[in-house]
Amino acid sequence: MPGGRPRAFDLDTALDRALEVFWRQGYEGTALSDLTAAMRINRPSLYAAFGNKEELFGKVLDRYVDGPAAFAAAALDAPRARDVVERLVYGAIDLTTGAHTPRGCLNVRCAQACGPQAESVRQEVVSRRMASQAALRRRLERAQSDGDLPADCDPADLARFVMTLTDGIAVQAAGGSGRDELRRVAETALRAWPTAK
Amino acid sequence: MPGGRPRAFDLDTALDRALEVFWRQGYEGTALSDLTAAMRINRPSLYAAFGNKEELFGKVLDRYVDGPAAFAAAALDAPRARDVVERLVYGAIDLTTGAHTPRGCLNVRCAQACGPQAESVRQEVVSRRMASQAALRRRLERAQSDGDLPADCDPADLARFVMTLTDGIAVQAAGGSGRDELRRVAETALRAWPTAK
DNA sequence: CTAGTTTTGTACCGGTCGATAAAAAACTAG
DNA sequence: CTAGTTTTTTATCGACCGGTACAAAACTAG
Repeated sequence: MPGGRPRAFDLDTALDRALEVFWRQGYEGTALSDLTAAMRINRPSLYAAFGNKEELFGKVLDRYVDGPAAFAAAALDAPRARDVVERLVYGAIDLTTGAHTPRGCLNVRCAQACGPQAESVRQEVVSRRMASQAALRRRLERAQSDGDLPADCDPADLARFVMTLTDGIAVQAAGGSGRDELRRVAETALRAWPTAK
Repeated sequence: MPGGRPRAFDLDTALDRALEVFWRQGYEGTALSDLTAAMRINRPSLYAAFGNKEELFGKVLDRYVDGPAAFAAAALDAPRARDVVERLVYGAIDLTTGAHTPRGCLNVRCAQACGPQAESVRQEVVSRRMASQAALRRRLERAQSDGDLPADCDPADLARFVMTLTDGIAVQAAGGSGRDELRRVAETALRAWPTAK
């Protein structure tokens, strides 16, 4: 029945461009004019397609975890706990030091920046981060019950240790540290990973 | 010769209040109205005493390193490299999880958030962070030549490892991790610290 | 063709941003 | 007292913020 004027841009392409801007500039640091310029659409088109700035950001977060950050969920499928952690850490390094993407991590960046206006956005990012950490903890619990991890380890502590490491990697990458430098950091840090005796 | 109307507020008290706001909200997330409200002065007084928002932020950074973050410079005076690193890491935990201060680290927060407007501010924070890391590297080089650190270690890599850890701690603290949890993380991570064989 | 629907482009809204002009107020020197 | 200096107060500036009203444009259905 209805036709209407066809949309002149691709939704996912526009989302990817918005992701790039939020990734580089954070939520508060990104103005609507930055978004419309990068997405090459005008303001009413953005609002019609994505709601408002905060809703657009939520869709960008989804696209981030399904795209550039998809390695994190996939890492949990590795056979051994040590492999899971290595995939997470080295994946974080690759993500945050990519040649064609902004330095650092969208989630880490937006979990930090926060005036009173953006507090709800920050909370959303923080709870997503906590969910990721909990997923890693459950994976490590499973590893422990499989005998893949020593019994005298606390999976919650180890999960937090790994996330602390990847968070630090994201900060360092945003500050200019390069891929090789961070790989040496990871190699050092992973010496702390418990081994079966 | 000159007298003039006496200033009705204390400069350092006002700076401390500005620090508290920038610490919690970041540079971009803090509006002039937030600052004047917290500092309990009006806008022209702020400009007369501190220049503008960016100059005020620079003075706040100085006050941060001389106050809450002073442990970092002091840690370098510890006798052994291991003590230096422990003081840095546990000091970072105490700093970022203080009961009467915002969660997280002012420097880490402001090195992340950055629209185009605040890029110069971010660069300032980033270079200060790099200077801290270089100071730690030099301290570790000294330790190595003193035989306090194995010869097959790279002080630059170890300094970056420690900063990555403290950066991650700051992010975790901002995300809600508590002091005891982060101390267990630190204990785990420091198992990676090289020991003389 | 016309009627109905959706997107586009333009122009604009009130609110807030960082920053300042101007005058009143509070001090010192003489 | 008066003259000179500095800070305070009030009121405001232009620019930009996120968000929208409105009409022209581009499509489908009949």
